[in-house]
Amino acid sequence: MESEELRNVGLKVTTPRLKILGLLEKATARHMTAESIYRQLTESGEVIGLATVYRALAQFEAAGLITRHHFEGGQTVYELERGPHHDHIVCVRCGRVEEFYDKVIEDRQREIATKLGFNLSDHALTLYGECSGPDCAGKKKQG
Amino acid sequence: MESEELRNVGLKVTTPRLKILGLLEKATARHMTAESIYRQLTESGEVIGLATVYRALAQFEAAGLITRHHFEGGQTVYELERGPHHDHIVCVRCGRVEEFYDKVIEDRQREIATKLGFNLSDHALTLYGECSGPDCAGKKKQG
DNA sequence: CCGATTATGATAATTATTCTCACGTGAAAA
DNA sequence: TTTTCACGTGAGAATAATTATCATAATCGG
Repeated sequence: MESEELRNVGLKVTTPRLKILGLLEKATARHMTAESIYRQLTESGEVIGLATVYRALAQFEAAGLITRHHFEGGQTVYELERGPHHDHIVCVRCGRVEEFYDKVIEDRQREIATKLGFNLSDHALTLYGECSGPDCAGKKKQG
Repeated sequence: MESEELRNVGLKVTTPRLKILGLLEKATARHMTAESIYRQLTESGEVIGLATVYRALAQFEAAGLITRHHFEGGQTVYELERGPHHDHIVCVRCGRVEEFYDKVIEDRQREIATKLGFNLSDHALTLYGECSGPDCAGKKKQG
């Protein structure tokens, strides 16, 4: 359960935290902004402060429960850290986000870092392009 | 000359634009923020508005003269688009930025995009780690 | 050199995020 | 259970980065 997750990382189990984690858990929204989380909760009747959302997200990230991404031309988005690591490809036209994992690239990154004298701790790889999804062609960035 | 560059991309040749381009041209500052450009120009006696710096940078980027990067935990930085494409590795301790190019990764990205049905137009790859530079060990993020 | 167009500097406005603070709540201990 | 109190919370102020506004000024084709 979500309460477990919170306890495991040393965070008190509170209503706002559970609500936010619960929202991120719904597969319907793999990548959400602080704003959209706040909006969805508020619209479904919850009373929560935007600051609380930001606070919780920062804590979740520090605890490794979620990951933060900053895609071009958009706000910062958060996603649950579930399953294996992956990178993203974003459609510059409709905003759709797909995930992928490529071992060749991952290995290569480590080699490069080593060669340059860095101890690799993280990386951010995002591809941008136009997708061929059925809803894409005319669609705008999202609202 | 810099005036040429501006004319070539259809921008009027103005003093602020020349100054900014000139600053970026100096190899001493491969990656600069809008703020640092503004500060350096102001400190060397120029009279320029911060808004003008942002405007010029946006235009230069649109024209392909410069590239914009948004590294974790820092402001947006700009660099001259000179020479071949490259990606970055950033030291999370001292903020030093190194550049690298890896054909294997580049090729792989294109293949991945194609496989996922995207027409790749751009990508952002940044590695993060701790460097072993002589000035690093104790140094802080930069001031 | 002139005038229409575009750029500029100063500053107000916006946007995203963080801080402040009085009050509320979770959970360890009694 | 109740108590206790460190920690969490909501509301709104504060900050930081960036963008818009607007009156003035500079560019450049004719």
